Amino acid sequence: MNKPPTFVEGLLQYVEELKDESEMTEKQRNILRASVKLFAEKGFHASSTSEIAKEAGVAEGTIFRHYKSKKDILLAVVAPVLVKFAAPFILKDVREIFKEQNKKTFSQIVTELYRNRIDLVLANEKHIRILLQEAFFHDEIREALIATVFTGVKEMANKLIEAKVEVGELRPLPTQAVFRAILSSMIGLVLFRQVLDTDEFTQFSDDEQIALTVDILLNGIGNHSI
Amino acid sequence: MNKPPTFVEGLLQYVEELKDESEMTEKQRNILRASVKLFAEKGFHASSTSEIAKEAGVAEGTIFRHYKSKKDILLAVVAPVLVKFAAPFILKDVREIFKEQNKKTFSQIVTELYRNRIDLVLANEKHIRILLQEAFFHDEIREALIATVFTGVKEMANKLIEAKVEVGELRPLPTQAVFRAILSSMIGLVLFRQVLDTDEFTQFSDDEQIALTVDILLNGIGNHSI
DNA sequence: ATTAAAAGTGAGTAATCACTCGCTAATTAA
DNA sequence: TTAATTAGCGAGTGATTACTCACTTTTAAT
Repeated sequence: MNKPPTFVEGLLQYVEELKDESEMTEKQRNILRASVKLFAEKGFHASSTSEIAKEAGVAEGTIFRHYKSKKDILLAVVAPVLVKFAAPFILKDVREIFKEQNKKTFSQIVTELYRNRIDLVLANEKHIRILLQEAFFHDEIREALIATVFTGVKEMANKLIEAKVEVGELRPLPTQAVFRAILSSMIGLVLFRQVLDTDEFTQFSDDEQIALTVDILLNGIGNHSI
Repeated sequence: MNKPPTFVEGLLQYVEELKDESEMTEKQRNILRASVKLFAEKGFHASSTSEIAKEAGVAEGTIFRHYKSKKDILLAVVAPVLVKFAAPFILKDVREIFKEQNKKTFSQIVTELYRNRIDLVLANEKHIRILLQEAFFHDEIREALIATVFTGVKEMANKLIEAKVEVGELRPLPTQAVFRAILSSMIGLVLFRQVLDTDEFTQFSDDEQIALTVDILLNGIGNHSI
């Protein structure tokens, strides 16, 4: 059976053809900007093309000059974020963090990783909102998200974990459980920061929160001084 | 200024009037069942009332006999889950777990809590999907979700944490950071279980995963035996 | 300056949307 | 049994949907 190209494969090809923002017309940029705003606020299906046109200050026909369907706009919005997470030239940040792993302690590496990922989320807040929303419904996007963000990082992380276990810096726990702990802390960090900005949380700076999180990740919340 | 009742207040009143499933007609139950299915699969806005009618084997007019608008169906679907999380008679489970806290170790309490919450998610998977999806868009639902799930549990958790710190079972960390760590681990646990069921993950049973998670939460992943 | 291609327009399209209404069928109260 | 209420129906409502197309304007190449 000759499977059609997966969404991920299609995505990579699609991104190749993706226009750089600089070679877009003013109006096309407006369309994208308006779409991001509306999709993030009300969701993809609740946003109509007429609304997008109005928000962008453009005739409705112009939208379809650049994007052959509404779903195409979604892809144009979502794809860059996906590659920002995954594409080598951005994942380079991560790779670099992991790279000199024998020169750095695990806590240093994780601290850098958290800082880096929080910045990435902050810089792409609305896009990531849209990405997560649509990942709920569209299997394609969810699979792409998992394949890029998740599987990509997992490989590297697992190597790091196993190396650090051998050196004796980490306890010999199942790698998968350690990976999950690292990711959970990161997700919690971002989640609390973004959606639950209560007084208790904002009393600490980002860097303090990260430091606390890494401390707990490594040492736990239990008291062992007895 | 005389503020209108908040969504949460409205919700509680609304739930009072909520029909018990047993006193619904066959057709009404079908409408709800069909709505849950479609909302979970494609999202609220992408599901039309005509689809719901067809899926439920009912005339479209019948839907509006029972629910005065489409959004009303969403509320009828979502509200019960919200109260399952929050309503005293269900939060009782949690309360009970926390209750005999001086007789139990922290790790026992958290283990029970995780087990209990995982079961709740498993038993209401689709509904929770819908709840989370719509929490993205509707401020009302998000606020209700935070107010019930989050704020309710936080009070109890904070007391427990502070008590256990005093006893010397937990390290004297900022309560907020400890709370976040507990919640992050729980979210990670459910998230990995539900959306990332890879081979590596499913090689352990639920209870083993919980045990690992609690171990890491308390003792960290760092090696202190040196 | 000429020409071809690309960008932009907005009225128009069929389909679908949430919802209504006048009706019949079934259930309940008296 | 009768009267009154509720449940169920489905054709019909205007509004809105994503999208098209014949047309004009702008840009770029020769």
